[in-house]
Amino acid sequence: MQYWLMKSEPDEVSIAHLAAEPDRSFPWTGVRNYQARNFMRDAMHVGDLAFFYHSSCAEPGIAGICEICSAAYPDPTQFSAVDRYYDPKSSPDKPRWWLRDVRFVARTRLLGLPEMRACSALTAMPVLARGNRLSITPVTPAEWQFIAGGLLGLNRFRG
DNA sequence: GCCAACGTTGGC
DNA sequence: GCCAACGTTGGC
Repeated sequence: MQYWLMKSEPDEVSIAHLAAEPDRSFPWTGVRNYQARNFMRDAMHVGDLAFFYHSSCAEPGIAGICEICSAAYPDPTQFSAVDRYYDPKSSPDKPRWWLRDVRFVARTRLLGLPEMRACSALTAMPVLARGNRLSITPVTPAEWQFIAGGLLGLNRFRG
């Protein structure tokens, strides 16, 4: 069991989309960064929890929680020539890009970047590092508890 | 829309 | 295997 932070542009997939279909599995398509791929392919487990982070939007920050709900499998968008995430160097017998499905767990209040930056307990989080672009990053148990149980006040994550 | 930071590509 | 050029990310 590990914790994660996963960035999504809410114009494409937001926590509201997940909340609208709480029983649906959403494939986390479009990751084209090897480090983020390796996290999904090799390090995640079914049942892991992730902060759902809204990026490239008016108010970037944590907007909810989702759960990893599938094993790793090849991202189908890499094989489709008409898809924006098409990768001509990939092939079905040797896929480059792997993903997981996630499903809705909870919406939270928007925990914005400035508030996160103000917390000394969170200074090591990659999402707060200058110039960080990695869309999937690990979250330590202490960070998870501080945010989920503390800042967001979710009882089930109180320590 | 700007632009700094970063990852990837490809020529050599 | 170096590294300049390029494309992308993402906060502001």
